[in-house]
Amino acid sequence: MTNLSNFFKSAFTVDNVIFGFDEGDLKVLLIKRGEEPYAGKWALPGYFVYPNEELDRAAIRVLEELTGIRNVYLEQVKTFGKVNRHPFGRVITVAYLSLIKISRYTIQPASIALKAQWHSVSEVKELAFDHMDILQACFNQLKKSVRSRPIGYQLLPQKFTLTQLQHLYEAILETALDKRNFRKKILSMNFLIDLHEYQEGVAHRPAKLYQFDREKYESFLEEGFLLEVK
Amino acid sequence: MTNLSNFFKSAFTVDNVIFGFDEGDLKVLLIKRGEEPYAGKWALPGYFVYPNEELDRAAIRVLEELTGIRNVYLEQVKTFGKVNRHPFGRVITVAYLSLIKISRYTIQPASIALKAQWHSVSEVKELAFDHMDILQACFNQLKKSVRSRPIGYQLLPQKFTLTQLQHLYEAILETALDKRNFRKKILSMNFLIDLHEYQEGVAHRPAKLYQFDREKYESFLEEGFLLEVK
DNA sequence: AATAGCTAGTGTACATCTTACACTAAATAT
DNA sequence: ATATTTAGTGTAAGATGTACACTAGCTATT
Repeated sequence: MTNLSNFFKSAFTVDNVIFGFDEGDLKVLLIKRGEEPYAGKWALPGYFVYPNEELDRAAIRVLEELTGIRNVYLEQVKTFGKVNRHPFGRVITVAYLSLIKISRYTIQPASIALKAQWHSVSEVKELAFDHMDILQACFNQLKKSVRSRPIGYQLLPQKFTLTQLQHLYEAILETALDKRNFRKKILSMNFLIDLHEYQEGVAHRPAKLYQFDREKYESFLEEGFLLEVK
Repeated sequence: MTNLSNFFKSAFTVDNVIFGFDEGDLKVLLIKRGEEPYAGKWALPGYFVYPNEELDRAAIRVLEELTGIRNVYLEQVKTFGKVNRHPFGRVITVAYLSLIKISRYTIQPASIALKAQWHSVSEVKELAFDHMDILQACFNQLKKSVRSRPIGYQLLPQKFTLTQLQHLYEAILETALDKRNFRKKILSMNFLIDLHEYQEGVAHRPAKLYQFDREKYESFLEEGFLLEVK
C-alpha cells in the first residue's frame, strides 16, 4: 500500500479514569452518555481529540466539558485499540488517570453527559465500549503507583491525622495495614510536619494533626521511593 | 461539533524500540528510512496501523516487515501524540518495547527500510520524528522493569555464567554491581539451576554454568518481584 | 460523678535484608 | 615457573521489616 491517505480515516479519543476519595471510600467518576453509541449507558468521561489538539490537553478539556472538573493532574496510562471497540469506525483511545478529593470539586455534567456521578469502584459492573477493561487497567496502575510515590496532598484536608492517611492507603490497596508499622514507616520518610495541634469536638481522644512538607513531598514525587507497608 | 466524521481523518502508527544485547553491549535497532518524510534518516522501525488491525498485531507485523525480526514479545509503553510530530497530518504513535538477543536474529531490511542496524544506545543522537523522545521513554521503562521481573531468558545462551547475567544487568542499569551481593541476591531468588558444568577453553579459571528454571522464571514473570541490587 | 464507648498513640524483640569489603582458586599464555 | 585473567567465596554491622497489646484521653450516657 503506497497511498497513505487510506490510513487517514481513523479517530482517537481520550478516556479519563478519575478516582475519587472522601472519608474512606474509593470511587470512580462516570457519566451517563447522551449520544450514540451507548446512549443512556454509563461510561468513562471521554471524547474525541481535535485534530489540532495535544493528547494531554484533550484529556483535560474533555474532562472539564463533560464533568466540570478542572485543574487536575492527569497521567497517561495505556492506549486501547481493539478493532471493533467503537461501532462508528476505527477509534483508539488513550486512557488517563487521576485521583482527586471528591469534596473539593463540583460536578456539572454537560455536553454529551446527561449525568455525572461517583460510583464505588467495586460496584461498577458494566460500562460502555471497553471501559471496564480500561477501568481495571487504571485501578491496577493506581495500586502500583501508590507504592512508588507519595499520595494524599490532593486528597486530604490540609491538616489531617495519620489515621486518615492510613485509610487512604487502605482504600487504594484494598487491604488492612498495621497501625504502628504504618506510622513508623510514614513518619520515617519525613515528609509530614507535626503541627502539635489536635482534633476538636470528637467523642474520643483527639488525634494529632499533620500536614505535608510540600518541598519534600514534591521531591519524592519526582524521584520516587519504594514504600512497602503491611 | 456534532458531525463526527470530522474526527475520522487521523492516522496512527506503531513504533518499536527493540533493545538488543550481546556480549555486554546494549543496543537499539534502527532503520534508515526510504520513504518521506525523513527519507534517508535513521528512525525507529515503525509504520501505520491498518484500519482493521489490532495495535499489538500491527507492532509485530511492522517489525517483521521492516527488519525481518519475528517472534518477539512486544510490550506497549506509551502513546506519543504531539500535533505536529508528523508532517503529513495528525498521526499519533503507540510505542512498543522489546529486549532481544542480537545474535539470535537475522536482520533483513525491507519495505520502507533501506537498512536496519544495531546502534549503541548511548551513541544515538538524532532520529526522525520525535523518536528520540520515544527512545528515551522506553529506555527509562526498561530500567524500571528490570527491577520488577526476571530477565535473561531470551538474552543469554541456554547455559550461562553468573558473570554474564551480571553484565546484562549492568548494561541495562548503566551501573556497576557488586559481584558478591549480586550473586547472593540472584541465587536466593531460586530461579537458576546450577548445572555443575564449567566453561571450557578459557584462559582463566572456568566459571560454573547455570540455566533458568523455566517454571520459576515464568511464575516470577507473572507475579513480579522486587529486586534491588547495588 | 462514674462509667462505657471510642479512637489515638506507643515500643520491643526477632528475624531478615543490605551493604561494604579482599583474598584464594583455577585455568591458559608466555 | 610465572604472569595474567576471571571465578568464587564470607562476614560483621547496620538498617529494615514484622508481629503484636496495652494505656491515654476525649464525649456520651446514666
